[in-house]
Amino acid sequence: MRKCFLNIYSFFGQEHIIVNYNDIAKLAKVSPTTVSHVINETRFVMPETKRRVLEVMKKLKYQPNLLARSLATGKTHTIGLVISDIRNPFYPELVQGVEELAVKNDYNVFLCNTDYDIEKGLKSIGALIKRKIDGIIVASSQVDSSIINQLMDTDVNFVLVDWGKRNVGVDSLYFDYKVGIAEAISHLVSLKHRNIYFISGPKTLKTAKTRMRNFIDAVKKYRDNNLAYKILEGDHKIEGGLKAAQKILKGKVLPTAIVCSNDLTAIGAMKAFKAGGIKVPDDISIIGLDNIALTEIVSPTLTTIELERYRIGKTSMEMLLNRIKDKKLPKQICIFKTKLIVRESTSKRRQDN
Amino acid sequence: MRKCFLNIYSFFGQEHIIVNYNDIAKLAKVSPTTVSHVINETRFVMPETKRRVLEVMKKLKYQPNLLARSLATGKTHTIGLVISDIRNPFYPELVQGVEELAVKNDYNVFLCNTDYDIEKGLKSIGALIKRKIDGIIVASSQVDSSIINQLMDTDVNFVLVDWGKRNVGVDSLYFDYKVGIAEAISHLVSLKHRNIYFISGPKTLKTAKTRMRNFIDAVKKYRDNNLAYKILEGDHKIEGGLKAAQKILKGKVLPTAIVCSNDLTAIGAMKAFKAGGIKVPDDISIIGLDNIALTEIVSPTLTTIELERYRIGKTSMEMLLNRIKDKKLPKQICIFKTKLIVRESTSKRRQDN
DNA sequence: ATGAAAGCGCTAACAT
DNA sequence: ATGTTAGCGCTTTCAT
Repeated sequence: MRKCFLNIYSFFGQEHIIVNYNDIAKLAKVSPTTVSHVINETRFVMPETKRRVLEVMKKLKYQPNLLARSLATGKTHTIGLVISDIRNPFYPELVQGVEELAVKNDYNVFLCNTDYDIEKGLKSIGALIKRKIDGIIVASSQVDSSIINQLMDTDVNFVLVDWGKRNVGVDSLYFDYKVGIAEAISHLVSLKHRNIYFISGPKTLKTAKTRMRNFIDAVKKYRDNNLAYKILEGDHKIEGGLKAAQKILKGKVLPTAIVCSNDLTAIGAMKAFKAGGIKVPDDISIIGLDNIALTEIVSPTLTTIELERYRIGKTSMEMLLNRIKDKKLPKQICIFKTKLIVRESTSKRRQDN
Repeated sequence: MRKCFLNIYSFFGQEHIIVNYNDIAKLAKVSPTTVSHVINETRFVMPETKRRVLEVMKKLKYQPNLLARSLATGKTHTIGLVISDIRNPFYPELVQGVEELAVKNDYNVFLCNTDYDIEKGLKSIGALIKRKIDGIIVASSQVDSSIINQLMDTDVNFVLVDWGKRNVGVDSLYFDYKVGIAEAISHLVSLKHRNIYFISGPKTLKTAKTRMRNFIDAVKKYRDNNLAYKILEGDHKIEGGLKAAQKILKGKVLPTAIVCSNDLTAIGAMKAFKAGGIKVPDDISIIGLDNIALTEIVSPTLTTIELERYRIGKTSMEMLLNRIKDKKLPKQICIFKTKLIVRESTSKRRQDN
């Protein structure tokens, strides 16, 4: 099946023919070894020889076969990025952060969408490993122990992003929701709010649990101030926020402020309140979490807690590169502070409220 | 550097060692060929032999090396997806469509973000080709002839998505904006609008040009009805819509309706009008294009022209798979009709307007 | 300063 | 029904 006889090549310049080291070597009257060294600049080659080789390469429009190189070197310059759902506004910026730095370092990125399905995630990671990727970034919120096990089992390099648990045994990055949420509560308290609800995310999501726990912790600090709170369940989608807000509307006493586990939830809630004739922020203040682009578009614009998604993506790639460079490096943890961004959806509690 | 001596393996079961056909073959007392045939089910193997091989594979936790397989077979089961900007709401659904079908067919996807930079696009495509991907889907709106040339030069399989021009020589998919835009104009005309502006996208974008041309064509059909129109320039971002609308606000006569080259532009325009005390749709009707998720969230919800992005992604993968299966297949073109989705941002022209 | 040759892990044509 | 062997295109050790 090998196709290229040089004479044929020059004959049918149009035909598409795969050129390899041997072809170059013959035409340049050197050995394949020298071709390799010219390409990789991995040992001295006489300028004149080098010139000849480069010339032939250009003439034949030589394209190195990275598969072969990878097979020989054991490095693919390829990484895998596992996420749950590219349609979730959480991901695009993270993906961009990863891809950008990857390309800068001549890596290519396999993107795997798990679609919130652990089985699919396991399968994808399996495929990546068989493709001998140099490392994997798992930013799928659904990471569960079966995935960690799979990663540990093979000794592939990997980095975990915003995984619910904190595990010192692996390279990982996470958002410190605590700071941002504490700021949010403090902000609301300073605006005289004393009855604050929280609309949570789906129970199955580790990060959602973390967010909720941090809310509760933050609120409890103000016990002396008579701060009351209540938790409702959402689903991290608009729908869930809407429904939760409708439930709230049916209650006898309305809270004066609501913190939501993510922005979509908050936006859903705002929608419900608008429909119910409750004004945001006049009647009720709302705070989201994520700072997705939407928050600046809705009206009123949404006060929210910022997550630096681009940065966490970029940094996760950085960590992975370090890990690839040196397997023995001590495991690292990188924490990203979150911070409150005040916009229009929060204001001072009305006197009569 | 080869690492696995079976005795050592069994000794240090913990160590991470790469198992290959030879290891399996020895332990199972067969030839590597048979191992290959067991794995690929590519010729008959005695049930008993097969059992032994499979058993050993399981014991050694064998993972096939797809790089080696690819090098031997000339197929990688890998494709490249080139887009401009994953943060652009146009892309996530398309990516999902591609990835989903790819994974179903045991392909993995290299994602390349060109960041609207032709150089970066060329570099990415070059890398993909060197990685011997089986095909490329180019859905980067910035496709220009240098990219086409690069693709044609190597005889890589590729598919073009929503490329501005229509080229019969290559597999391609595009949206037929004409239908949707015609529906939009017809909708506005039936609502008695007779002065319609268009806020376009950036001049450099081929698809933006197409959208504009289609607008003009549609409007011209109503010349008899005294339909006036005007074109303003935007940038396909919120900012551009906002600025264009501000410019409109300064004009003596306001249009009664505006069609925008994309949804973000429309949302920017709505923002500007809201700020300027002009009510949508009471004072002015607005129509977007893309039908991104946002259109249902803003208020008023945005009348827009739907593009089936998930479907075009999925279909492009389908076309690529067909092309990979059969290089000789006649080139295909697939057109996706667009259609108007009426929401709250359009209404009947006020009498006094 | 350059070459020969073995090897990366797999496949597949050609035996037997 | 299974094995032998020669690649795939590249790297790298060891010679010279």
